[in-house]
Amino acid sequence: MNSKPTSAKKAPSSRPDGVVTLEQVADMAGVSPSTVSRILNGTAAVSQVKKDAVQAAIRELGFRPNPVARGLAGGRTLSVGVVTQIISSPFYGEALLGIERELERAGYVPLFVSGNWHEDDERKAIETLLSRRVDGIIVLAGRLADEVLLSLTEGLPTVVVGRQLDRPQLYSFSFDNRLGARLATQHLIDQGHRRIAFIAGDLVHDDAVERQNGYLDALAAAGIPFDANLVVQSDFTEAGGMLAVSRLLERDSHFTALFASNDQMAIGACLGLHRRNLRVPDDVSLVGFDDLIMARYAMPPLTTVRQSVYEIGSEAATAMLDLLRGGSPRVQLPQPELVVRESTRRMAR
Amino acid sequence: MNSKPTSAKKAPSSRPDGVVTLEQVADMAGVSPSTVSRILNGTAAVSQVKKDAVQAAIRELGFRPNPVARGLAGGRTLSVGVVTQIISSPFYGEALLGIERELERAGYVPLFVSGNWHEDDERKAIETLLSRRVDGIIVLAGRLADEVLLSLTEGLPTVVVGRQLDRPQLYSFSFDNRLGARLATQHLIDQGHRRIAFIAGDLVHDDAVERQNGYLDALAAAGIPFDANLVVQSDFTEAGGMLAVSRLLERDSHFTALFASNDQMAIGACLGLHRRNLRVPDDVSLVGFDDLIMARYAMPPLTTVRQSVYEIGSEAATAMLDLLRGGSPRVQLPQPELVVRESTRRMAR
DNA sequence: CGTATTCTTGAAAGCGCTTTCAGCCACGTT
DNA sequence: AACGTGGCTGAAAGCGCTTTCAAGAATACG
Repeated sequence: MNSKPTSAKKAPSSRPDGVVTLEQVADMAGVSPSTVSRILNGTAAVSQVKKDAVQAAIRELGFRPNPVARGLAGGRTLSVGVVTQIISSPFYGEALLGIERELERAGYVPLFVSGNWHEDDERKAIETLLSRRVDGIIVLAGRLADEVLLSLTEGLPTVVVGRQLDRPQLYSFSFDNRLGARLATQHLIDQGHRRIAFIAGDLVHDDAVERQNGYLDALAAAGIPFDANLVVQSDFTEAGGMLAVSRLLERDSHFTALFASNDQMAIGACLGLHRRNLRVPDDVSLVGFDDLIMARYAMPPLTTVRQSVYEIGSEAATAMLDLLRGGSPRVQLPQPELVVRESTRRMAR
Repeated sequence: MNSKPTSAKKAPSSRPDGVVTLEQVADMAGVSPSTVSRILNGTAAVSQVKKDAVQAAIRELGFRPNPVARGLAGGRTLSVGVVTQIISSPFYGEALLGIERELERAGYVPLFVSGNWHEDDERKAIETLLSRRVDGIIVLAGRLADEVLLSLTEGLPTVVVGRQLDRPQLYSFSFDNRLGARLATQHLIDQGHRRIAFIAGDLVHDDAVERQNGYLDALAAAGIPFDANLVVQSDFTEAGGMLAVSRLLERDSHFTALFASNDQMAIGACLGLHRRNLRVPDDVSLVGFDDLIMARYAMPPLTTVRQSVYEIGSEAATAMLDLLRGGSPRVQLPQPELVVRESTRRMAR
């Protein structure tokens, strides 16, 4: 009624497929596409009158900006890549949830890709993300060499969880695995155990190494000599934990307690012990690490070290958002905490 | 050496950011961008000579097509949206893995979004996917009303798992939950149990309803009268399973066996029973459903109904790819199968 | 009241790729 | 020898949005 159309050269009115474009909004509001874009992105001052008109048009038309076009034009895709090892693992699942929730609040979408614990897959995964022009990448552990990881993600905002790296636009943080493992082992020692077996994770991971260090720390602090016979390496899975127990038992190493580097291996170990007629905690005290939901519902409920995986995920996402905004992230992860349940007990004697 | 550049009007040579574009490839190969595109997509016949030249240029330059631009221009984004309930659940994790693996082989990337068991979130999730212009959507169960789901995904290739819907460009399939549940219950009956409690899942889901039907079927077939006191409804989580047991026990319903609609609830139930000093399987035989990894490592290892969640995921992805290619999918899911482990035993008497 | 600034705003040029639309050429036909 | 064919190929027009660039409007200053 008020804006007389000077030239009706093209009225994109409604497209056959019913998709509403920014141009239509501009038309309806009687402004130029540039103005609509500016309002959408807040990239420049726009008079209140037009702002209102545009907002109204947007609402009326049910307009939703096309992220694909946005990505092409602006170079931003509002998506961030997340490299996990196995998306199906209960551990990663929790973290992904934290990431998803946090990113969503800022309008970003996560792109999950699996590295499958395999260096090649992991590289490919990152390349996929790059070609998809993600705005940033979050890497959860992984076994890619530091240099490779750094060069691959060069120039891209990157958050790395589980190892310490340094580079502009890169933020890394880790949970205090060493302290956590120390706590776990300490608990066993406090219960009177001296022969404490340890199932290490895949030592390619800093996490695994640090947990082993924590185990060693506690032993040393208590003056218990290290016995290589009590340590086996495994792969962080239930099956691996079960296997590890077999190997331990074959060695005849007479342990009264067992600390597994993560809950999944602890659960597997528990079954392994059961198979050999060893009861938890009567014959062997067992401690895990992570405090996944499964720990709470294990039989017996598993004593473990709590690390809020969900929180690790959400913190990683927060850090990424900070990076994206040009700020410098600073995450504060909760300290490790021992959760005593029923898989450990004072040593019978 | 052979192709003399007629006009050197613009040589995009190397961009500052090192990104290689299709145009550069065309330049180097001495052909037009159209030709490169055609070779990339196989959309038209191209002489072998040029094909080779282009392939060489692509390799030399390390060119990777930009999916964002592709999406804008061609309307295809090579991404398919996946609506799950909770990405962190062990159940969905498996399915997502199957989906991811399968899609990857075809160059597609999955976009996972969570519905959080919430109708609104689920709608929003789908809208997010739509605005991201995914080429198709896979919906895993969900509580969105059929009509809403249908209208939301109208015109888009859609695969729905866990309910039966009909529409062009839509394919749906379900696992035979009813038969699975019948098998589980039957097993208990075969073991001499007559008072078999049942923990139903969230009855909003067809899956949950069907499993309940299977339970009822088996009872009826064995001539065991249905006792409402033996049935409680829960939510498919461990905590829910534990709670369900409490309620069952409060009712004083004297059951000797318990069939939980999924493994997670079974695990929770197991702990609940333990808390009341009821042993599995000595006092109560327990059967789950799904055969998640956790079932194998539960204590005692859980008798359950195998449904290959991974396979459900990969089949869903395959169906989607079929749809995308314009074909009509036809998935063949394995039949449910009872996996007898150690949580059930013949009734003592 | 004229000129220098600062604000708003629209036109237009892409972002990197796909896809008509013709044009060109080598054949095969009467 | 004239005229269709069909096969390849390049030019050019977008896809929907962002972002210069510069012009016009509004405000400031002397």
